[in-house]
Amino acid sequence: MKLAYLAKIPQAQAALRATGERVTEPRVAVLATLLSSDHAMSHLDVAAMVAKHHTIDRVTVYRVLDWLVGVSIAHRIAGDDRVWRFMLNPQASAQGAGKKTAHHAPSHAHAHFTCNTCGQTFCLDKVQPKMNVKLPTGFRTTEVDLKIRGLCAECK
Amino acid sequence: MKLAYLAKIPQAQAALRATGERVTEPRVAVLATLLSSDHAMSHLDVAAMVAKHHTIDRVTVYRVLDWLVGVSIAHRIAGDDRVWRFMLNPQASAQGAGKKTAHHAPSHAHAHFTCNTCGQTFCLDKVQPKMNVKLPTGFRTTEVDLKIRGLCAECK
DNA sequence: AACCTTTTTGCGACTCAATTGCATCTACGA
DNA sequence: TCGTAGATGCAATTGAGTCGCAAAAAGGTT
Ligand SMILES: [Mn+2]
Ligand SMILES: [Mn+2]
Ligand SMILES: [Zn+2]
Ligand SMILES: [Zn+2]
Repeated sequence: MKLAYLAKIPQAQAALRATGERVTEPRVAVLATLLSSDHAMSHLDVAAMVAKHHTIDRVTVYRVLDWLVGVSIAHRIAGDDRVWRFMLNPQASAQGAGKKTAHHAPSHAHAHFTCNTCGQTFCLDKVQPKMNVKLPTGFRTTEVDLKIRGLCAECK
Repeated sequence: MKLAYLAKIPQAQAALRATGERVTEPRVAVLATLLSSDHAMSHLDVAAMVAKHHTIDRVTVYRVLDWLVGVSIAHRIAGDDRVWRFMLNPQASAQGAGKKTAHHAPSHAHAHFTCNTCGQTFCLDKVQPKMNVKLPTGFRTTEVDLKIRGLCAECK
């Protein structure tokens, strides 16, 4: 919880400018929101936060979120409640974020933790799922997702 | 693909009787369907298969599927398309399947593989995600989910 | 600064998996 | 055979996410 939306706006603008793509109010607002959170946020979470300072359509929030994933600034995490949650990629603010990639960021190889009690989802950037899994013959891996459920530090 | 729905009906009935719960036509039909599949099936997959032999409401199929998860005969797998897929637990036919558990079957500790091309989801019962993951202080694990995406043997 | 072209946004309608409420039916123990 | 807890059918509803299109920027150019 590093609640500091307003303070994150300049950083958001800089990161967006670095992509070479258009810097718009909805993009700044959504990115600043993600920058202010230490855990993954659903579309609804983001929209609610953004609504405190702007009037932005929910469809636009959906599209901005998808766009942020496309330009490798954020990644999306599937929840057990059929809701996507979004979080910044590890070094999103520092690096210039490469061009659009098909899916996840290439550097996105960390685990996710969801607390059974508070429902919050975190990225465990330290936990590299170095799976030396033996797949059946003929199977080829392109991506690995590790999801851990349990109790977070707050809720234990 | 071991397509043999009718042949699985006695086995389904036996497994259901073993739970001590009520043995109904929808339950037999849905379980026989799952028994006849080597890969995870969506609600729609199951309903379509069942419809060839019975007239069962789609809501009932939803409820039976949930019930099968509850009594630890099957487990559900979240897809990237926001659709649940269901598959029998490893030894569902042999064991007497314990009482209702809160979530996944306790013995459910295997990985899932989804093919990017054909979309089929398989359970990799051989792949035990023996994660020696280091969680942040205070975090406690209750469940680990490993999802692998790639190309299956058929599609490669 | 006015202009042009390309994106992006707002809004309404829509999709579709899954859920809910409720009346009716049924599996199965007594 | 009966009684009843539990299961089913049906219609309505929820809710995340998507689509089409016209109006509104963003940002480069003159
Ligand atoms: Mn992550
Ligand atoms: Mn499985
Ligand atoms: Zn928690
Ligand atoms: Zn395949």
